[in-house]
Amino acid sequence: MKIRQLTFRLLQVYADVVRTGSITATARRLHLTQPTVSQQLKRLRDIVGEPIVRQEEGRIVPTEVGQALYQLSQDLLSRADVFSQYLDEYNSGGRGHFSIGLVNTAQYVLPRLLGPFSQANPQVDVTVEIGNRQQMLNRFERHEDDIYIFSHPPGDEAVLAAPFLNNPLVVVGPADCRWAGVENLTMEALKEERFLLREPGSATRHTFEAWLHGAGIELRSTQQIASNEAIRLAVASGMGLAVLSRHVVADSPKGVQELTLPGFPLKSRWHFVVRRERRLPPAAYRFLSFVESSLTQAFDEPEGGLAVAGLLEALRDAR
Amino acid sequence: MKIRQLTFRLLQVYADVVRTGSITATARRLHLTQPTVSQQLKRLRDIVGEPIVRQEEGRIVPTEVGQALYQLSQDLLSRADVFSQYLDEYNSGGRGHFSIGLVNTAQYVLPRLLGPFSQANPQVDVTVEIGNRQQMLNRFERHEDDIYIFSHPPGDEAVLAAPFLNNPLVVVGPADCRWAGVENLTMEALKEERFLLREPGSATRHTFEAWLHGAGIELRSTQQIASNEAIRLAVASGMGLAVLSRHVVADSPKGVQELTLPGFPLKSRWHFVVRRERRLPPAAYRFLSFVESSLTQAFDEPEGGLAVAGLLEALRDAR
DNA sequence: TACAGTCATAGTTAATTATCTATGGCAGCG
DNA sequence: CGCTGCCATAGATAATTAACTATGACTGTA
Repeated sequence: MKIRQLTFRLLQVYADVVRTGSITATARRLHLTQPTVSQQLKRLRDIVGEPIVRQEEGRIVPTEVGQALYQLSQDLLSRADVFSQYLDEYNSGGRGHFSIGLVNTAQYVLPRLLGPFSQANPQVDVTVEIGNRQQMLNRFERHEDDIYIFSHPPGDEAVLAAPFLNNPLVVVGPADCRWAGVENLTMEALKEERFLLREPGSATRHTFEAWLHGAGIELRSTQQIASNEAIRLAVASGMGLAVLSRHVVADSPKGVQELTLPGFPLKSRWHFVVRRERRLPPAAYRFLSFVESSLTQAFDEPEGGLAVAGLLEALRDAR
Repeated sequence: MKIRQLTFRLLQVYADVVRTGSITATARRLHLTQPTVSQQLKRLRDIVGEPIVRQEEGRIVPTEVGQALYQLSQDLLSRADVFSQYLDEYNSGGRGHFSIGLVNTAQYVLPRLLGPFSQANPQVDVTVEIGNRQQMLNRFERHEDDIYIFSHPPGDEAVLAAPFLNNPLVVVGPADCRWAGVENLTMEALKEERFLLREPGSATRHTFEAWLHGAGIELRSTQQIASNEAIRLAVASGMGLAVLSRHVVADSPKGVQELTLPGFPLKSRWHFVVRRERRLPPAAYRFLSFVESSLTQAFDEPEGGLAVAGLLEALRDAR
């Protein structure tokens, strides 16, 4: 069999001829002329190297080889069709894969977006990469993920960023904190306390330090701890105070409490970040659409939804 | 996906590119130039409507869609390959189907040929049609079978016939026949007996009657019975005498015996009969070859094998 | 017998495909 | 920096394919 010349078109035509038992009928159905179909059959026969149909009582019936070829055709065509459907699903974003890179703190908010999305799109498989800010910046540089969530988007030219959620940073102390409920509490008053901080480069730390700098305050004692969760536990056990995303505290408030003081919560926001030139996998696009339309309900932040809508539009244009 | 333009060639090339991870390598392996392969990929991408590969660290790697396409390619190509193997087997005659039409009496000899053949070729499936001479002639006229076995081949121009086995016709009587052992027994002496005959048109009957005619003998009493087996039983029960193929008697001699008399056994032969212009299914051809080479052993009739060899040659030329 | 329907073949044309050569961009390496 | 290797693009060409129209052969049926 000269398989190189075999076309799906030929198989389509052939399958229809076998089904209808008539060349003329097939020609009509496929909007071709009768000789065209005849010739296609002939070509297919040449490819197979064997007669595939014969005329019997006015009908076209497949030979033994033709029978096998018909089954093959059905099989191949239906498999190609499955692929075609897969393609459609893929393009609609209803199926496929994308990866999203998160800065540590954001893992407290992503599940609330990703959970419902995955529920609604079970065929989409999402890789979530988590790391500290520096690690995420590296991944971003290497184009390793489709979407990133940053608190402070990298200043890259090629970046599209849309804030979608407030990320208020609050001061937390242990449950039995002596500062709790103190009137007119200020950071100035707390500067002798030991503060537990994430590593340098962490957005939370950076924001806090920038604020301290602006306020002209210098902390006396700090300790570096690598994860938000570890910090929370350390605070709970009385090792010191910390500035954390309120989402972290809200998520597992056990043993810690938020301290109220002027200037806090520090304002910061989560951003979706994508590369402008990158053609997003449809599934990733669908995720952003999904988030955009569910933001209001999920977080009560209408303006976030709007920014994401803008991002979507910019991406749509880039295609 | 523009499936109409999809070619197996494209899939072959694509699969190889994915395997090697290099366009140049594929070009070398398939004896093409690098731009040719590049262009094939491009065309495939256009057909799919989606990027299927990207360059990553100097290697060509499939995109997500490309992965799926690669699997599809493997799948389709291997299925086509299975079909191709089937074709080869079919052409060798080792697989497939053919039908053979027999005159009743021949069913006593066919199993000895067909049995070993089927054993040796389990993938070949054979339809055996059995009928009296007239029915077989009708089937022959309508081209309903691939091979026929006749005692007297139809006189058709388009016929190829090869005798392959003697079919001696003998006179049989019951086990306690009073003529058994009689010296110088002749048909003349038997003409008052009742003879049990097959229907007119039966080759056995026809041969016998022609011989009677030549000998100027007229039987006094005949009775028509539709099957050889029924005749044998009737003879055994003393209803009369009969002329039967010795094969019939040899096969189940219970209750009957052959009578020896001059001129007998009448000489007749089984012939394979095929239509000259008909392209024989390879399996049928293989069957004839098989028979040809096993005839000597099976029946001790070398000259039959030779005639079949001639038939095979004529068929081989007709292809 | 004439007619209608079906298929095959021949001949034609436009489009598409399969290839090639030539060339240019880009990345990695000595 | 200048190679070398790899890929993409452009341009050219021969071959193949997909179609069509016209026509003839065959087969039932009115």
